[in-house]
Amino acid sequence: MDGFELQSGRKHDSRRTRANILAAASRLFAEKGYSAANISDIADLAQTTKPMIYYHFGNKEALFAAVLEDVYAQMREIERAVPMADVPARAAMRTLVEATFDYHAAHPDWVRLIAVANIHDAQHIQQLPTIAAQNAAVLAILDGLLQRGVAEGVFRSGIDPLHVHLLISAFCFHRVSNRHSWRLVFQRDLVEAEEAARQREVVVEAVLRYLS
Amino acid sequence: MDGFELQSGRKHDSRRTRANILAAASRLFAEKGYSAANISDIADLAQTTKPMIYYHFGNKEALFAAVLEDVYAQMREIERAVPMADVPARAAMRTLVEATFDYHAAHPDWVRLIAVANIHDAQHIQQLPTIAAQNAAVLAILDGLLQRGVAEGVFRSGIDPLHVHLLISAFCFHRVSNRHSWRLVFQRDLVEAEEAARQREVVVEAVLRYLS
Amino acid sequence: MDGFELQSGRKHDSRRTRANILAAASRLFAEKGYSAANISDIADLAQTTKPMIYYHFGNKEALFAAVLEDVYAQMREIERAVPMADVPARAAMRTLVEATFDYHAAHPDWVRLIAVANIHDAQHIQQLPTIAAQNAAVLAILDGLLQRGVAEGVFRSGIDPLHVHLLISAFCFHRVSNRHSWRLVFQRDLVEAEEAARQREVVVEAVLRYLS
Amino acid sequence: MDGFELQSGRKHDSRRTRANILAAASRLFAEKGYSAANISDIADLAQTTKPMIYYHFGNKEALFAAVLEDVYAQMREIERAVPMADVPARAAMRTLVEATFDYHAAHPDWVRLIAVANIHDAQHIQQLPTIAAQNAAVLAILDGLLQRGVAEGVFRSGIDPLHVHLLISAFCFHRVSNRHSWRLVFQRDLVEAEEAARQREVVVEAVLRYLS
DNA sequence: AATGAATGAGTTTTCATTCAT
DNA sequence: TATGAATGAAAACTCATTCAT
Repeated sequence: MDGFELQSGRKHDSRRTRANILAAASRLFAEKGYSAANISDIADLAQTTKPMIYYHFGNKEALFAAVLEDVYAQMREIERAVPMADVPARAAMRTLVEATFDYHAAHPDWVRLIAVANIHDAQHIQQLPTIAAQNAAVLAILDGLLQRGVAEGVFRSGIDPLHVHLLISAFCFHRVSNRHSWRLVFQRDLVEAEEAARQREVVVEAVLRYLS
Repeated sequence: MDGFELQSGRKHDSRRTRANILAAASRLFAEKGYSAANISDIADLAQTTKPMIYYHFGNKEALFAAVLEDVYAQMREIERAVPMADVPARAAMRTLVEATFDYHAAHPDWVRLIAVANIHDAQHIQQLPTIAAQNAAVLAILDGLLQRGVAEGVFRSGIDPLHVHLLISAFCFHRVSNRHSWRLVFQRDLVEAEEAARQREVVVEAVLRYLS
Repeated sequence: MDGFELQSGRKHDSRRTRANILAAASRLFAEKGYSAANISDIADLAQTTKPMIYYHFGNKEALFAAVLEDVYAQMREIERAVPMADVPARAAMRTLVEATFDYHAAHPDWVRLIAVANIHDAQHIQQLPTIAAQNAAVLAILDGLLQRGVAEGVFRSGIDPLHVHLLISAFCFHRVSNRHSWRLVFQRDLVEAEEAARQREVVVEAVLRYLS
Repeated sequence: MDGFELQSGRKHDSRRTRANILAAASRLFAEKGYSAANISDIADLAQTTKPMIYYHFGNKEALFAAVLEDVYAQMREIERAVPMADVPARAAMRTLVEATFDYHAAHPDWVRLIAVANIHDAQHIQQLPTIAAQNAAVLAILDGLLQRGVAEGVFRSGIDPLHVHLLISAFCFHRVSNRHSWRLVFQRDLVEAEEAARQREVVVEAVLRYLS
C-alpha cells in the first residue's frame, strides 16, 4: 500500500518541504480528485503553509503535474522486475504480468491519480515533456519478449505489443480503479486478498493464452 | 457517441425540465468531474435555473446519484443484444463481448461518469438501492453462456463469470477512460476507428482463448 | 461635496443593491485608489456582501468601469449650466468656466476617480463605448461659443476648442487632484474657501484674456 | 523620456544596489501605482532580492517616500533653466514656462508619481521634511520675475506667484497625467509631437496674456 | 551585504444553497 | 413551477515582511 510519511528536520530545508508537499498532494489528489483536493488541506497535511506550495510549485495545476511526474517515475520500477535475456519467454512474460499486477495492487493511489488525470483529459500529463520517452520503455520490453517467444516457438507472431500492454494494464488498473462500483454492483470486493490471488492467475492465464 | 439534446415545449413542463437537467448534469459531470462541474453551469446548459435543480433533485450529490442511476439503466441495453439459447456458446460469447465493446465505445460519457463515481468511492452509487439487482443480470447471462459452452465442449469448466466480466469490462472501459494518458504516453489514439476495430478483435480473441 | 448615502428598503431589491454598491465603490475607489480599495470594504460600506458585487458587476475591474461610467454621466450637468444663444459670448464663456470650476470643486471624488483611472492608463474607461460620444459635447459647445465670440468681435479667431478645454480643465482639475502635494510643498491649501474664490477669478481671467 | 537603467559592477556594492532599487521602484510605482506595484517585482527589476529592499529602505512606504524625494530633487533642474537678471521679464517668463512644459513632457514617470502620491493624500511626501524648503524656490523665482515685469511695465501688478505657478503647472501636468482619458474621450493624443508643440505655445500665450 | 525559505494576514473570486416573490 | 436576488463558507492565490544562513 502507498505509505504517507513526512520528513522532518531543521527549519529552512527546501528539499524536505518540497518532498512533503509532493507526498501530501499525491495523497489528497488521489483521495479526493483534483478539484475536491484543496491547497489548504495539502498544506496542513504537509505541515507547511499555502504560500510555500505556491513558492515551490507555482499553482495548483503545476502541483498536480509535479505529482504525476513523480508518480510516473516511480512506476518504472516494474520494468526492473522483468527478467532479462536468459529466462524463457513464457516465464518472463508471466513475471512481467505479475509485476504489473502487483504494482497496481500495491499502489492504489497511483491508479487513482492516473484516473483523475484522465478525467481532466490528461492535460497535466501533457505538461510533462519527458513522460513519453520514459514510458515507451515497456513497449520495447514487450516487443522483445514477443519476438523471443516467437523464436522459441511459444508465442504466435503478428501480435501488437501495445495490445498486450493494454490487455494487461486494463485488467490490473480496472480492478483497483473501479473497485468501489464493482463492490456495490456485484457485491464482491475485487481487492480482497484471496480474490486478488485468483485474479492474478486470471490475467496471467489470459495473456499467455492470448499469445499462444 | 453521446448526444446532448434539450427537449423543448410548453413553458411549464416539470417532466421536461427534469429531463433537461439530467441531460445537462450528465454531460457536465462527465466532462469535468463531480467537483469541477457546477450547479450554475448545469442550470444554464439545461436552460433552467438553479432553484429548479434543487426543487427536482434536492442537492448536488443527489443530482449526481440520479445521473448515475439514469446512466446505469441505459446500459442494460447491452444484455438485450446477447442472443439467447439457440445460438452456439462461442458465437453468443463473441456477440456479448462485441456488444460490450461497442457500448463503451459509443458512450464515452458513461465511461467517464463511472470513473468519476469511483474517484468518489462510488458513494453516490451506494444511494441507489436497485443498482445491484439490475446489473447482476450480466453475471447470470455470462454464467449461462459458460455452462452452455462447457456442455457444448467448447469452454473449459471452473471459470468464474465475474472474472470473465472483469476481463471484458476492464479492456473495453480502459481504452476509453484512459485514452488521454495513453495518447500522451504511447502516442497512439486508442479510440481512433481503425485501431478500435483491431482492438475489438483483440478482446474477442483474448476472451475466447481464455475460455477454451 | 460628494455625499455618500445608502438607500434602504425591502429585502430583495436589485436596483437599490446595485446603487448602494456603486456609491460605496465610488467612494472607496476615490479615497484609496483602485488597488488599495478592496471588495470586502466596498461590500461592508454598501451594507451588502461580496458575492452580490460579483453578481451585479462581474469583477473588480468591471465594477470600477461601472463607477467611471456613472461618474462621467453625472458630469454632463456642467453643460446644462451653460447659457445658450441669447447671452453674449464673453459672459457665456465666463459661465462655462465657472461651472466647470464649481463642478470640480464640488466633486473631489470625481476628480480623484479620473486620476485613478489614468494611473491605470484609463483601461477601464476604454471598456465604456459611449464615453466618447457623450463627452465630445463640451467641445461642440466650446466651438459654438468661440465662433459666436469671433462674430461678436470679442474673441480671436483660429483658437482650437480642445486647447481652451484643456486650459480650463487642467486648472480646475489640478487644484483638486494635487491639493495635497501643494499643501505640503507650498504650505497653502488650494481648496480652502477664500483661496478658491480667488482662483475661480484666475481661471476666468486667464481664459478670457487668452481668447481676447 | 524617463529612462530605466541599472548600474552594474562588482558583486557587493551597497550604493549601486540602493540606486538600482530606487530606479526600479520609481519605474514600477509610476507604472502601476503604489498598491499595485509590489516588492517582488521591484526586487526582480532591480536585480536584487526583497530583503535587500528592506535592508536599505525599511518598508514599502519608506521606499515610496525615498522615490518621491529622489524625483522631487531631480525636478529642481527646471529652475536652472531660467535665465537670471539680464534677460527681459517677458522672455524670461516664456523660458520658464517652456522649461516647465518640457520637463513634464520629458518625465511622464515623474508626473505619474506625483499623481500617485496625491491619490494617497501625499502622505509619503509628508515624511520628507526638506521638500517644502527646496521647492518653494520656484515661487521666489516667479515672484522676482513678476516684480521685474511690473518694473519693466510689461506685467500687471497684484498677481499672486502661486496662481501663476498653478496656471503653468496645471496645464503641463494635466496633459501628461490625464493623457489616457483624453485620448479615449476626445480621440486626440495630447502627447503626440505636433500637438505638443502647439500646446507649448498655448501655455506660453495664456500665461503671458494673463500677466499683461 | 546578500540570499533562499518561510509566514500571517489578506485579496479576489467561486459555489452550493436558500429566500422572497 | 419558476425566478432573480441573496448568503455563508471556502477556494486559489498574493503580498509585505521576516527568519536562518
